[in-house]
Amino acid sequence: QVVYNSLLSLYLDCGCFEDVIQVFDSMPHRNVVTWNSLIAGLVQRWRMFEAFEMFKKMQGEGIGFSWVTLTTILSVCARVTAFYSGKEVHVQIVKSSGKADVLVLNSLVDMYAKCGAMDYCVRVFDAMHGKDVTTWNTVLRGYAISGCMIEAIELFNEMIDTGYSPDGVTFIALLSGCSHAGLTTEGRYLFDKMRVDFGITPTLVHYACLVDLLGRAGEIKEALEIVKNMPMKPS
RNA sequence: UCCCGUUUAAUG
Repeated sequence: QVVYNSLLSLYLDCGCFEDVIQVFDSMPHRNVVTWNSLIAGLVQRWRMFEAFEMFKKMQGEGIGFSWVTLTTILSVCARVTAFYSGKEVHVQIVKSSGKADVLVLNSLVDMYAKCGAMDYCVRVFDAMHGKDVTTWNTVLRGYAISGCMIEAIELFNEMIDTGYSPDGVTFIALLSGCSHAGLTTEGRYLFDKMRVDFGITPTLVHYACLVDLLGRAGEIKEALEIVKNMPMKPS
């Protein structure tokens, strides 16, 4: 079984999806991992509707699901902002025995964030134990998407005070949020803080955020200077 | 350290 599942994921990585279906159909046994792999493959190719259909088919055939299944399906709900479907998955999590792992809860938090339901998002976040940096980043990004940069920065400070170390993704969320909210000074400040206080080397994406921030603020000359002086070639 | 899962710029 493991060998067949490995073969399937090999095909999934190779891109040829019709072959994937063929392998899937020809397998003697299909377990939860088999179905999870197929669904993840559909998501990678942005075939969200089919991914959801496969999940329903999986349930119809009595296969059941694992945390991995729900993590993937919640990411589908997040991408297509399917709030009500996402809430149904939330109910499934609550009804399930055993404690949900951090990845499925992160995915749940993200689903609510992407749907703009920050009240639900924060409720799950507050109740979570064993948060990791992704959990914080996800909620931060949610605030940024909703245009609530005061809350985002507040959460960032809380994150630091609680003893978590921000990473590169944390600052991508903050910088793009500042850019959209027109918080030019704050954005510039955070970019420097990232390097000086947290020792994070800016990547191309960070520079892109900074350039975007300055561009929107009308600081075209300064933005161009950044592009000329950054240590990698522009995209 | 042998199968599957979460957060990651802008534009359109």
